[in-house]
Amino acid sequence: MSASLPPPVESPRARRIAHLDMDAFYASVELLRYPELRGQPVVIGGMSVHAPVTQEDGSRQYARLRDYVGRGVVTTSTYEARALGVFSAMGIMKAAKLAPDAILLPVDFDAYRHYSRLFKQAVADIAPHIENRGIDEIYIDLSEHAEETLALATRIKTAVQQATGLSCSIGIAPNKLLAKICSDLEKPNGLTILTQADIVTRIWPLPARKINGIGPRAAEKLTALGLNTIEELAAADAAVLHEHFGRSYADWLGRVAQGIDERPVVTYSEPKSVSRETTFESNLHAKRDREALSGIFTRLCERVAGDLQRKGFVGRTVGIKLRFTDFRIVTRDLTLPTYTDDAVAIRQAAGECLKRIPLDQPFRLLGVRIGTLAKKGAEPVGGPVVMQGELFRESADSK
DNA sequence: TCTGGGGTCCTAGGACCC
DNA sequence: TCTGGGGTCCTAGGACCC
Repeated sequence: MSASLPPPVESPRARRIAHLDMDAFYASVELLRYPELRGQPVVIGGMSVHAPVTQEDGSRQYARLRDYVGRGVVTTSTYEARALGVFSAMGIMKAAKLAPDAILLPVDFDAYRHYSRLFKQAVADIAPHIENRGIDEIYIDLSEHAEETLALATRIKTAVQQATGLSCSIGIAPNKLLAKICSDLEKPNGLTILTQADIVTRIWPLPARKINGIGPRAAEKLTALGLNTIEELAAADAAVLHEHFGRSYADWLGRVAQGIDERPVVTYSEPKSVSRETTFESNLHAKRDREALSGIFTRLCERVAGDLQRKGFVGRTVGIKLRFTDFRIVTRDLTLPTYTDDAVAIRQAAGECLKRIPLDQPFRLLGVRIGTLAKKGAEPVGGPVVMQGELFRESADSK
């Protein structure tokens, strides 16, 4: 039995949403800097990778994947490296087995942020209704533009190319869900326009995992239920989905399988939390490595405080995160009576959190986070304030 | 194959309040 | 007394995304 599509959702006015995704962004930025690497398998990532060394004759000496020792993952890779099976998030040691001769470059976030600003500005000059989705992708609401879709999208792609020297892929559809899926359909340098009528032919044959929000866990459960494609998900028994995924997520699965998504393009949102974390070169133990850990811990708190100050925010909920050698993650947090952006106060609170974790095993990662943020100088007042063991409310709303 | 770092959102239980 | 119904806040964990 095959799924059937409900009548097109009547909306006040059909929307026209674009998803723009830069092609192999970090790797492509590196190729601007090292053009002689074009056409070669190149991998960006690693924890302790050295930048290329320029020889006296002007040639450059690059690190190779096979020479890498230690922890670290592939952050991204060129399409030539992907052809060898090397993808984002893969351990470098594994990548080195697949492509030992591939060139390895360190990540340079400052450079990527620079090009990120350039491409976003180039788009904004044409279509300003933009939602940021990280450093290398955006949604654009084109609904208010009169220009015909293909011409407008082509103009945006050209502007990005001229501003950065980089290519991107654009998907345009009636909503964010479909635009995101379709920007990936013709990558790299793709331009895909999709209407409601194309859902059955172009979206339904795809694996359910292609839906933004269906991750490895949900995909695995779906596979176990015999649901592999989006079409199979659309045809699935609602009660079965209910049973395995809970009401809220099951309902969402049902809607996205039909291509339904009413989320707006959100042009601004306040940060909710700020965090810094680090994976150690080798595992550390609370007792044996007390000195080293204390220094790392304090520096993480200082960086969190610095980030807050730079952004002009203060926060109330300080948290820490540990990753043990078996990859088990433990978190603890503590909500303070007042907002802060002070490294010493954060370090103090984080220290209290750390005391609540049994530290009898070595661990590989330590992180510090602060949440419940507010703009500095505009902190909400009237929250509960703990004073001498008693609870007072500053806004006296006694009845 | 020993697997980064920075985020968001959701769930769920318990405390506490009215 | 053995039984309420909200509502919010705090904490811990987990899925997911780029």
